[in-house]
Amino acid sequence: MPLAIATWNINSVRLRAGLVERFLQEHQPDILCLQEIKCMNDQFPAGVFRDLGYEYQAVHGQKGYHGVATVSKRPLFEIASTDYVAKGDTRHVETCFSAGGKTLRLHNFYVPAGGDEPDPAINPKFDHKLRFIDEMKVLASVTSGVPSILVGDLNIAPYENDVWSHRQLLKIVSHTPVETNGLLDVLSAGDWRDLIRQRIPLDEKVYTWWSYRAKDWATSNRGRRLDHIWAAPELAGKLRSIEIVTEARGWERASDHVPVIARFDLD
DNA sequence: ATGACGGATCTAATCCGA
Repeated sequence: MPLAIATWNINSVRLRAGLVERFLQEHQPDILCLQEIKCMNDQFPAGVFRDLGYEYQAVHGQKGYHGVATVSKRPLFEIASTDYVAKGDTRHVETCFSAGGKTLRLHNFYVPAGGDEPDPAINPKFDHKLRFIDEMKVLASVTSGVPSILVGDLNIAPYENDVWSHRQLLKIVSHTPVETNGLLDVLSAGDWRDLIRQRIPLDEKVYTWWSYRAKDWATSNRGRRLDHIWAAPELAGKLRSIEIVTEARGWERASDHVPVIARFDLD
């Protein structure tokens, strides 16, 4: 059985525990990384995951906003939860686990959205986002011989075909050049591989998020690729498949993000 | 034509998301 790792911005894990259950039953990833759980640790529906076999859980929540959790069927050990930009937000959790006879590191990120105005001088949220990305540039895809995987809602669509209209979104937060260049710097500085783009060519549109505000998300199809799975080169070489679970956007009371799954030839 | 929505919160109006 290949190792399968999934990421999903769930936009309230309590409200959508039933959708997570459906996703896990249908797709059976070994590990699921959630963002925007929007609850405190003691409110996390741990039993729902435990009953499905995801007994290893690294949960970093806070009241009302943000929050990340990594749940796993195989033994998972928490290493750290780094407070990027020292804001006190819960936007990162780092774990490790064994696969293919090796230890692997797994970063689960929820990068700040950045507000509306793409100018750090007048918008503190955008400033926060840029500083957050800047601090991510020290993340190497291999540290002390341990290959890493980095997943999450990075809230940036780096390439032209990661958005429905490159031209119309150039001044919209998530696709401005300072953000897309910053994210690509994180990617290259750490020698990461963008696994979705390793499988889907740059001239093809790919989205993982569709706004709630469209009348019909599927018809208007104005999406963005905000959710990512990156890996060290040696893991990228073992990638078997990438799956974007687009149909989850059409589920009852869906999240505005859909799950992304990477499967590796490792066990 | 990027908000027309949706979630959380000291339940009513406000903040936040992207």
